[in-house]
Amino acid sequence: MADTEHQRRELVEKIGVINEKIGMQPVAARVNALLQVSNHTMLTFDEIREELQVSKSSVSNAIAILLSTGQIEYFTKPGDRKRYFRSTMEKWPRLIDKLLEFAMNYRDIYKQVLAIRSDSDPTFNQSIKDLINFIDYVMETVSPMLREWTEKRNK
Amino acid sequence: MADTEHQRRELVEKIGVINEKIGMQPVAARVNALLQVSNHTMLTFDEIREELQVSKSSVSNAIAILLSTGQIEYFTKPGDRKRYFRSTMEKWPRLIDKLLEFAMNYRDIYKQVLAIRSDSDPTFNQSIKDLINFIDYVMETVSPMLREWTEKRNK
DNA sequence: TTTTTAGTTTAGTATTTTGTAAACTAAAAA
DNA sequence: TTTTTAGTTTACAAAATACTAAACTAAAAA
Repeated sequence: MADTEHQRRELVEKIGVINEKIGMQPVAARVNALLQVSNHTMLTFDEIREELQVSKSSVSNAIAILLSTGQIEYFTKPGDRKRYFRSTMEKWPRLIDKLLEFAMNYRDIYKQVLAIRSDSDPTFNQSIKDLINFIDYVMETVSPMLREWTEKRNK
Repeated sequence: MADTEHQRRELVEKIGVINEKIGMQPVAARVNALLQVSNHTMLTFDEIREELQVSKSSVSNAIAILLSTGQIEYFTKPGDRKRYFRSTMEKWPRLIDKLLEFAMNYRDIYKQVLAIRSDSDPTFNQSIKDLINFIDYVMETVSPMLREWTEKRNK
């Protein structure tokens, strides 16, 4: 178990890459990953900087982004000037919520597509209707599931 | 209803933007949108180029991408050199499938995170387990739903 | 009061992405 | 055989993104 550290770094890279795929900026993607993977749940600015080997401004910028999107938070300790950053992973239901919102966006847009299209290709139009219905069905199934999950966790 | 054409263009822009958000290149995003919104289900290279006001190489490139990802297809007419491009929207279940695959990726990665993390923060670890279970549950619910949908369509 | 700490902001550079014009190509038409 | 059509490829330009080093700042410590 000597090179767990190596595996940990690989995992940060891996999560970094998939975070980038969903539109996160590279350094932010890795800071977010690091705070999820590290055993020290709370890391300081300089620990992050040290681990990821990037500049102060990059860390500063990444932290600003992640704080503003609520993906990390920080705590302070009395008599200590540093901020201790922490992933808000526990709030993953909020991320799922955003995903569902995105799906609703898609749904609404395809409603508009349907409204504007003529009947020249009924099969095509029907498939759009199917997609809309599918999204509706997923929403109806997943939404309450998510709510239940959240409530269970909160009590 | 004189300026339906205007609305149609706005819709192409709107879909273009949300397509970009999921990682599609700008022109490809709009070509894809155009083929979904246009009443003429099939459009030629030059009609696309004309409508979107972009260069030949941009259209050529966008079409290559969309063909390779299976988001559009084309047909030819005997005695006509042009290709007629068409959205493969009807195959939206394949896109959902890819989404589910992506979710599985996430799930597997968080399994790895769990395996590498110590027990120093059990609450944090539990929330990762919750996420994994949630993804599993969604998979179990949505996957068969999707299969059913597809089978219904195919017969 | 001066210095140190913990960052933030600025100004500039490197890289990547997106797009264009124009040269090129292969097949069909004349 | 020559020309036209329907694109593709190449070579380059413009713009956006992602950094960095270094100057700066505000609060706490000495």
